[in-house]
This record gives sequence, C-alpha cells and structure tokens, in this order.
Amino acid sequence: MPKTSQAAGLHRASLDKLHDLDAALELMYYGWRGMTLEADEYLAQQGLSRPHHRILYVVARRPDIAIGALIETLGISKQALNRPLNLLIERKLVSSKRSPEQHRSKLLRLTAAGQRIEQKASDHERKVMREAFGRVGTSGAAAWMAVMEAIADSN
Amino acid sequence: MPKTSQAAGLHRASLDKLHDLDAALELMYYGWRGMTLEADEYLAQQGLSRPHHRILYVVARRPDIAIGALIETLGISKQALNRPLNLLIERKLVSSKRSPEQHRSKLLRLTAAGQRIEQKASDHERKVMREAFGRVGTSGAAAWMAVMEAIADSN
DNA sequence: TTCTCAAGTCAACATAGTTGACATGAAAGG
DNA sequence: CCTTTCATGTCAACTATGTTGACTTGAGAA
Repeated sequence: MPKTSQAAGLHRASLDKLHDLDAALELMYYGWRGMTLEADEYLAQQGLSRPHHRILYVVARRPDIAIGALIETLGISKQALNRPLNLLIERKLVSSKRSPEQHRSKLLRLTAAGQRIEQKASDHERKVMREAFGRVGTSGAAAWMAVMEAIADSN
Repeated sequence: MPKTSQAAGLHRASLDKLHDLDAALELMYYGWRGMTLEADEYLAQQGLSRPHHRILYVVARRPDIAIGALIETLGISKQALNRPLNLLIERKLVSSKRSPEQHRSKLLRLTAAGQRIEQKASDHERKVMREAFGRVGTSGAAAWMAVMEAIADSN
C-alpha cells in the first residue's frame, strides 16, 4: 500500500503550453488526482487502496456478481484480482457464497462493514464532484458529463 | 512495461447507480482511461510507458529543468525518477548537460527524437480531447475546464 | 464416468513506487 | 587551503499492482 499521505505531491505546476489543448491534458491529470486524493487517504487508513475500492464499488452495485464477471468488469486478470479480493474476504468486507442453487460460481456480496467502507470512500469522491458541479451549475455539470462520455466512448 | 495492448479491458459496464453522482465517478475513471489508452499503446510500442511520458512532457515544457525541480514537479522520489530518466537518457531522448556556467545541477532537455516521441504521445491525448470538445462546442469545453479546475484545486 | 469449466493457487516476472544509507563532486565560506 | 553544503547518483531492501503460464480442485453435464 502507498504511504498514508504522499503529502504535497504536485500542485499544478505551471508549465509552458506548447499546444492549445495542453491545459486540458493537465486538467485531466490533476482532476483525476483531485477526485481520488481524499478517498485514497481514507482507504490507506483502512489498510486498503484503489484496487480494493474498485472491487468494493463494483460489488456494491452488482450484488451476487460472480468472480468471472468481476474480472471482466474490472478488466484485470484472475491472479491480479486474487490478492486484493482475498484480503477483502479475510477482513469480512466481502462475503462469498458458493451456490444459491448449487452453482459452480461463487457469488460475492458486501458485508455491512464492506458497505460502510465502500460508501465512505465513494463519498469522498462524490463530495469533490458535488462541490465542483456546484460551482458551475446544472448546465455546466451536464456539459462536463457530455465531454467525459465522448472521451470514454472514443475507443 | 505493460503489454502492448491489454485488449478490451472495460467498456463502461453498466452498474446500478446507488447515488446520483455515481455516474460522474465512473465517467472520471473511464474518461481518464479513454484519454490515455491510445497514447499508452503508442508508448508501449516504443518500449516506454506513462512515467516516461510524464518526464518527457514536463521536460518539453521546461527546457533546462534541473533534476531536483523535475522531482518536485512530478511529485516522486529521486530514486523513482532514476530508472525511467536514465532509460530516456540512454536512448538519447533526453540530454543532460552539467553546467552552462559550471553549475552543480544538471540541465535536462529533449533531443529531437525525444521531442518527436513526446509530441506523438501527447498528440494521441490531444486528439481525444479535441474530438470530445468538438462535440460539445466552445461553451461546453469551457464548462468542462471549469469543472476540472474546481476539482484539481479542491485539495 | 469422463469431460468441461469456474475458481483457486503457485511460480516467475515487470513496473512503479517507497525509505534508508552512502558516495561523489562542485560551490561557497572560514 | 580546507571544510562544509548541497545536488546528484547509486545501492539495497521493501511494497504493491499488475502480467503469463501451468497446474489443481470441485461441481455440473454429457
């Protein structure tokens, strides 16, 4: 796990702009970091990190998801999922039941403790977004989402 | 270095939304990936990856930057900078001169080859942004930047 | 009973970052 | 001149996150 706080890190060093879209590239970088910074600090306090949060986030929104589907959704390998997921299960943040009707796949769910941590971590991120959207109004927020959708769907 | 292509990965799995801002969190994640995907593939072809690009990007915009200032700007440790930077120097993508007037610090610059690679990698990212901005017009682009600035400055 | 297939596990590796400790070499000061 | 300072460089050990490849296990289905 990363240190609890990597302190200052970068505060948007002002670099010369060689192209008119350079500011946008830098904003994407600093925006991503800005949204995740507090959540990562909270997670580090819990001995968890971003991959754990990703798992918790997905399982929260797809109760009874099977491991294979989780691997698909996260886009990582079975082996890469293994360690963080096992940690979550050991800590009883995620429960894994084999079979509701004697199935081969395991079904994952968040425990109450897992839900609490998922919610708190995601709350930090939502708080950042809520404040940012608050400064630009509904139409600005809609425009932001439209841009991000265009980017996300560009591949 | 990561594989040349991690293939599909995630294509915005539709997860249930537990909160009204969940869509925004997911868009930030997929947006970041969408912007960097092609650039990362290009970099991987060159045997480079994201940290190398970050170094090239900063050095391109601050010619004659000293190593200490680069460390500051990137927010990583001297030791973490060491390997990727030395690779760039070995490959003659970055040049390092000690002293214009007998100084203690080394001054970094991109070579012509380094400039070419930095530009191509950043072009992939700018292309994604340009297309996304094109779909929402000037006011949408301005709103996107305002939101991202608010997020970036939220810490 | 064998085949299939999801899941689990083990080893080896690459990458990206961290601390800590120490070496080197030039600048600056007594 | 000699010593201190300071940027840089380097070594070792560690953590974490990811990869492939090869294999086992255990249950369902043919």
